Amino acid sequence: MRLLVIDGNSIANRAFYGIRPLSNKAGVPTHAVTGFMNIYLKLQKQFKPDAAAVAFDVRKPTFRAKIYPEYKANRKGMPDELAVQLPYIKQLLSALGVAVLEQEGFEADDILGTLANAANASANECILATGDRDAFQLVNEKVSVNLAKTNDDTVFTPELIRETYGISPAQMVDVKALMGDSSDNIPGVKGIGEKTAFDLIQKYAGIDEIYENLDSLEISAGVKKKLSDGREMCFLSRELGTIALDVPISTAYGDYVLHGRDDAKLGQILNELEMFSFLKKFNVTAGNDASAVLQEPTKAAEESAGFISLKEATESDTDEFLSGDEPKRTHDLKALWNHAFERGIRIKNVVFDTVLAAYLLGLNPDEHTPEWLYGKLCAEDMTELLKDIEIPLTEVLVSMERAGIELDKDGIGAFGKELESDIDRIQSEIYELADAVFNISSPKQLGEILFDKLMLPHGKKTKTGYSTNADVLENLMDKHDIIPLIIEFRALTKLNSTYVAGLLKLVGEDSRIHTTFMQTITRTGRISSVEPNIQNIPVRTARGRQMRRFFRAKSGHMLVDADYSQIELRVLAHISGDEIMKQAFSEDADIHTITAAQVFNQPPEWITPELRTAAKAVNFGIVYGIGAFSLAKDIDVSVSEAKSYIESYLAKYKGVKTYMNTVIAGAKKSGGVSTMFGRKRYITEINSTNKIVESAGRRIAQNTPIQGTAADIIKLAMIRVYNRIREKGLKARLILQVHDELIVEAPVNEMFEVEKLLKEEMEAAATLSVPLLADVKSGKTWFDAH
DNA sequence: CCAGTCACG
DNA sequence: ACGTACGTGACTGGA
Repeated sequence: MRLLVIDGNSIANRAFYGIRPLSNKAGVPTHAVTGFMNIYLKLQKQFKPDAAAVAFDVRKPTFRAKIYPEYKANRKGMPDELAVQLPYIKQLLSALGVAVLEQEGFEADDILGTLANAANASANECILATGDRDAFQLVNEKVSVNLAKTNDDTVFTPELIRETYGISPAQMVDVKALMGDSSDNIPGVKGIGEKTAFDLIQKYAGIDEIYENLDSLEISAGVKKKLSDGREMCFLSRELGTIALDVPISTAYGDYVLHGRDDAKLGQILNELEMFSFLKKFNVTAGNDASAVLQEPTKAAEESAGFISLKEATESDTDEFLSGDEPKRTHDLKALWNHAFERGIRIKNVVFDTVLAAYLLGLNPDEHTPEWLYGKLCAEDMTELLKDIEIPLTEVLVSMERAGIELDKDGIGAFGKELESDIDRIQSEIYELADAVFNISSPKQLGEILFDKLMLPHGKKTKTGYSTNADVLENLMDKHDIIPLIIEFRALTKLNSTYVAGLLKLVGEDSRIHTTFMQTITRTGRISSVEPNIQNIPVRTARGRQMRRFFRAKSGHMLVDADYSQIELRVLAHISGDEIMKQAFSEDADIHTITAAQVFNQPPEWITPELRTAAKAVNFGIVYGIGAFSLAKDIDVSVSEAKSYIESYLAKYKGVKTYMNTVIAGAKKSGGVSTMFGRKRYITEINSTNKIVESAGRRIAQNTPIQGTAADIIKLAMIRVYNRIREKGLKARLILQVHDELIVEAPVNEMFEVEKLLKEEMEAAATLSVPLLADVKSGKTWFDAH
């Protein structure tokens, strides 16, 4: 029999912090429940257990606190938002027929241990699911651990633990005894960290062996002293870290066989929590849920009264309705527009779309009723964003997709042939130099050749072996003649497989490429592009840039290309109100030169190209939420130099500094940030107690208003350009968008008019405290027009 | 299906 | 001591 035992607290905790906050109409938070159920279903699917149990901690002192009062003393209690969800999780599990186990004086871990132990010397098998690596000590031939993430199926067996950590499962607790565990306040041996702890256990097997032979061990005097001083704490820590195997619960697996499901109860809870997608998944009907009806009408519900009476537009509607003036709501506007284009009609007066609204709210469109979405959208003040930007944009995107862009199939084919012959040649040279035939495209095999066979100095390692990325290779440039060849091999095979072969696969009967623009993917409000991704066609290297010669205007037409100049920095100047930066843009000065002048304290005319390049990197870094380490790596200066650049940048651009502090403080307070046009991004990371996660949150908070406002502006520009082309009855068509760049295919005789129109509409799309500037150029191909 | 890598703004 | 800039998508190798 196979028993699945879940550490309920650990998984609930992961679910709580792992997904963005959700709540039902009544304001009950539901994301921990949602995440927990997702993980539970995934575990069911993965392991197909015969029996299951979920263990929870009891909030009372455990036996560990009795022997060491400081145990877990540094733990803050669980947040209320999580605590209120636990009863729902337990009820749902009961309704699903899963046993819920709690035992005073013990932790969930100990229940896992007890049930795992019961598998030994039986024909049974036990799968433990927890977020906590402590459970590794329980692993053996009968017991395995799954770290229970929705997207990670790794099963920790004794072999895998040995492979990963170089020690046996049973030795894990001795490592902990040495290094301690700050999250549980287990002291360990003062001064011994993870690395030393693993080294010692790998070498000497366990702490008993270490202390028995302490005097004769071949280790440094310092470590020896630390061990000797920490002896008592070490053995205490082992006791604290050892999971109990004797919790007084039933260890008969038969008692945990999944029993029948209580559909009525399941339906009632899921309905109350408004977890409608699970109702569907469990195939439970919502039934007549009295609690939902009896709920007090919320503000959102009142506001949406008018909304509910709106007529729904679907593909089966008549053309007269879709193109009529009546206000209507849709459930997937993009699909409806595709339908409309097929039928040659235009949809008029769409006032709401569930998919777009859910995107703006950061919600899954399948999980929420439209009424609620509408109320929430009002509450979050994003109805204008929906009505003025996202809804009108959908028509533009569908029109662009259907227009597509012509691809020169023969040209690209010939280019591919050249690449292939160069690749063949370089491949042979690499084999020659390596004195081996291997798959150069395999990072694993390449790593073995470079670092084991050729003995080149290796840098960082990845989980799976040596890192062989561009950075690493760049640093090895002078160490071996094979390196430049590998770099070139990578560049050429990338071009050939992703761009030549990849694009040829997608050319239509009409000799054109029709990308799909995704309107509801990115967290910042940008559009993305798939099949193919038209937004990452090479441009930065000379040879890659040749690809753009194959994207061409059809016969008798030209491509008119316009891109915003420095839109993100202009947005930053505007929203930060920084006087120096605003002045630079008002004078149409070169912003990187001005920045260099500021940072390096020299007049602009003295700025060398090198200094300008460094300043440009700092400008980028500021937009991304800079760190000295990364900047140093980027421009190849010392970390302390990079740090001084950033400091002097913020000292000169005082407004930017103030803005960055303000936006972070605001994000911490409200849990998110907004763009100029009210687009919001929720940032759960920002209040994390984990420093690394929190700093990631800070960077997101710094970057999103800038990237997102720029995205809003170009979306407005697209709508303006599209409408103006229509109104003028031009044959020209907007066909591509690459974040800050728009491309129109225009008949030759419309070229000048379109150039003028593009520039005007892009520059007038938003009014900032600095000018918006677009550079326009036309050509037969994308290469020539850009 | 994931990790590694690399293309773009 | 850690881990290292924001946002994307496609391809390859290897489990």
